[in-house]
Amino acid sequence: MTTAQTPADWPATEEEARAIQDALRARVVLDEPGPPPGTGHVTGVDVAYDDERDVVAAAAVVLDAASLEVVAEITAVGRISFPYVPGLLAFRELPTVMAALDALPCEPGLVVCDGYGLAHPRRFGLASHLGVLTGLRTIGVAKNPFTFTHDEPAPPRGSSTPLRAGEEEVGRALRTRAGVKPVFVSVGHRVTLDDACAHTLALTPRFRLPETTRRADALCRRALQEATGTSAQPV
DNA sequence: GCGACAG
DNA sequence: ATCTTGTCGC
Repeated sequence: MTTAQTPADWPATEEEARAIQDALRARVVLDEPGPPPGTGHVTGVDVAYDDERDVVAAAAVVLDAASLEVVAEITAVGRISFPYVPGLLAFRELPTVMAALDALPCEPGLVVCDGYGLAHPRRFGLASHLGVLTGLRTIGVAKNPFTFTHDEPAPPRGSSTPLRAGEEEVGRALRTRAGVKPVFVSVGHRVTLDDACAHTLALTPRFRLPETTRRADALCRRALQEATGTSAQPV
């Protein structure tokens, strides 16, 4: 476990946060071809909160993309750096997530985030933001469509429909299990939408959510319990 | 102006 | 995200 450090220039207001998004958005790299799904490492990141104690715990779990076996995992705890505001999730989650990624003993490969990338009101969601700040390849896989619209994908696993903001396609509603509610995939940094969907399917052989986010979710909850339930407290 | 709204 | 028991099903 490591301790998260909130950047000194972290925004204190929503206005500052939006200005930062507008400034960083231009650095996103779209449509970069990458290694095929099932190759190298795939890393899941997630965060759990205890608003009462002002504690946040993040986890990063590296999987072998072919076997989906855990290669490495790490956690980081810190203090909550921003309130939850729809559209500004990155400012709440990234400091601790980046502390965890920094402490990883190996290359994370593709990073799978719990939330959105391009499918964001300002086209700069959590996954895009993490990608620009780290240079890593990232995608976002969310459980809800946020404010976007989409048609229901056909029942079979692998079916998808565009996630739309007006006429613009910002992501895809992708069915990872036959007849089950789809997940909402969008591009973060240095990945194409087709690859983002292919990677998501490769990570969901059995459950609706990617193995990466399932592993990271379980781990950060455990870390929060240990940081909160016992005597341990972040500085 | 009011509600909705990733996690 | 989080508050929360048992229960149905693979």
